Amino acid sequence: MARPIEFDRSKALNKALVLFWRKGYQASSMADLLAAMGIGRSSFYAAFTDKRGLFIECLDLFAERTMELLRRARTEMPPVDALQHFFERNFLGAPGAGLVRQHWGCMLVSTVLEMAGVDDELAARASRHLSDMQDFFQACLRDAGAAPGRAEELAAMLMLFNEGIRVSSRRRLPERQHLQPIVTTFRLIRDAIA
Amino acid sequence: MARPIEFDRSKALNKALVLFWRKGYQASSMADLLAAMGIGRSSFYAAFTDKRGLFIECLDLFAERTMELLRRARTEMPPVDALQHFFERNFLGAPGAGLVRQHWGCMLVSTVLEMAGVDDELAARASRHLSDMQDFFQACLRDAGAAPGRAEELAAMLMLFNEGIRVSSRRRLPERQHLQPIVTTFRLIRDAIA
DNA sequence: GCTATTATAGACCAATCAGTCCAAAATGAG
DNA sequence: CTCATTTTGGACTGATTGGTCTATAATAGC
Repeated sequence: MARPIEFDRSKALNKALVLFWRKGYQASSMADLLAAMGIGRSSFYAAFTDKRGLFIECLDLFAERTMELLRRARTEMPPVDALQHFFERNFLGAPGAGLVRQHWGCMLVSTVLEMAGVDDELAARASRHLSDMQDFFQACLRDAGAAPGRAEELAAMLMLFNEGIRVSSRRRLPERQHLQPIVTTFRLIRDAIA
Repeated sequence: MARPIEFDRSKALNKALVLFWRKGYQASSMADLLAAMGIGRSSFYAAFTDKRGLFIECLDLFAERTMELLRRARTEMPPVDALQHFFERNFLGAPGAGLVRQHWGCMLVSTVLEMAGVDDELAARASRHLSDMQDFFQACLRDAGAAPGRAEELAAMLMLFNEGIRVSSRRRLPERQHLQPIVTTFRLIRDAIA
């Protein structure tokens, strides 16, 4: 056989994920991606289908890791605490599931926003992942004792909130401006359930 | 003098605003813009500096109209009603200030999201407009009797919602999924103030 | 109707985009 | 060391980007 030491595909995928997460699909040029992944053009097209295919892989990977983060939090603390923990971590840059969350918000959200009307298939895929997350929110709220209807509307509100975070995290605001609305919102939610 | 009948600049500006609003800055190519505005390239560069300059004009115009919408609602109804009215209108497509709001969310929000890290000057400009809006939210909440600290944190929460709406409005969800979280949120806000 | 003036349409340009291809480099087998 | 095999860098392509420029068309003054 020839060169057995090819580049680490999953590591390169991770690098690409981070770039897409930070800059979005359109603003991440192939040149940027290759530089970030540390590989050449030929290697790229040997390992992945194309830019769009790579993006889909990253999108699904991000969704899977996010759900894993939620599931884990759910097993470690009471349901509403788990949700609040999840949201706060989105800002604090704590590591989770091998993924360091920084001030970039949710990649699914940014994809919906960027690709709707440009590549509707990608937007729909991200939107589906978001719906999965919302279902999880709803289940947590029901576990916390909310009535079914109440859990549904609070989950919808939380998703709107999640969507806002992506935007907010891109504004250069003092840390307090980011965290405070989360605390406020969860205080209101707890009051609404109790 | 020569041809006195040049094209209607402000009408063309409006057309451009709508396109930028719907598709964002990067996805609106010059060809798209010219077609939407109904003018040729030369006319464009005679009337505007360039694509970026046009975008800045549209951005500021959008912010001004949005603030006008808020101010008018504030004079016509109680402060919290005015805020809720503003948010609900963002989805229902009612006309306001010569501007028909459709399911596109807030252009300031999408600009922050799209341009942060790509053109930080544009992102910062949009972010400043958003801060103005947030100040207005806060003033309304204080008028409604909220304590200063409470008004501040609820305004921050509302802004996060405003940011989320842009995303939500781009997902193909049933109308109810859009409106319900707004109603829910305002019920919580009214409870928190009372 | 003629001319000076000005807005316009569209050819054109350099830069950049994602994606292809080939020659060269690197390796394991013998 | 040599050769077959495969990855690799980077030149190249065609399409598209925003922006410029020129030749034409349209008008007002006379």
